[in-house]
Amino acid sequence: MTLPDSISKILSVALIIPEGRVATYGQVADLAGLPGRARLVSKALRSSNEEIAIPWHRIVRADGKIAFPAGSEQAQEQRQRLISEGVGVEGFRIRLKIYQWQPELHDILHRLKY
DNA sequence: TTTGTGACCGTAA
DNA sequence: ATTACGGCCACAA
Repeated sequence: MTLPDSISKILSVALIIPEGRVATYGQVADLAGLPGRARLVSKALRSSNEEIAIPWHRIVRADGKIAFPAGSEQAQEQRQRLISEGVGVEGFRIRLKIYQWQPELHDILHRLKY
């Protein structure tokens, strides 16, 4: 189980988060088969950011807040991207009860191949 | 080899 | 609602 392998699993999950929904770092890690590895998700997003378009803005912290420091350039952009695709953002917090992605079993089985 | 640093998380005050 | 703490782990210095 090499690291790049874990990274690719994480990215493949991130890739299928639907527009207008969000997922938490921990949730993505779980779906990638890496429970407890939330920090690896941020690592994956950071190290991959070139190439394919990964919807990094749809990943937020477990408490619904945008992970970047409030007021930072990145936080602003993430906030704007979420708003422009219909996600309600209050300050820098998203209501997970409303916008969190609830993947169906077939979503995972059909779109993920690992 | 040890230490510090993250786009984190669950629990408990 | 916010803070603190321990747990987590790859990576760079």
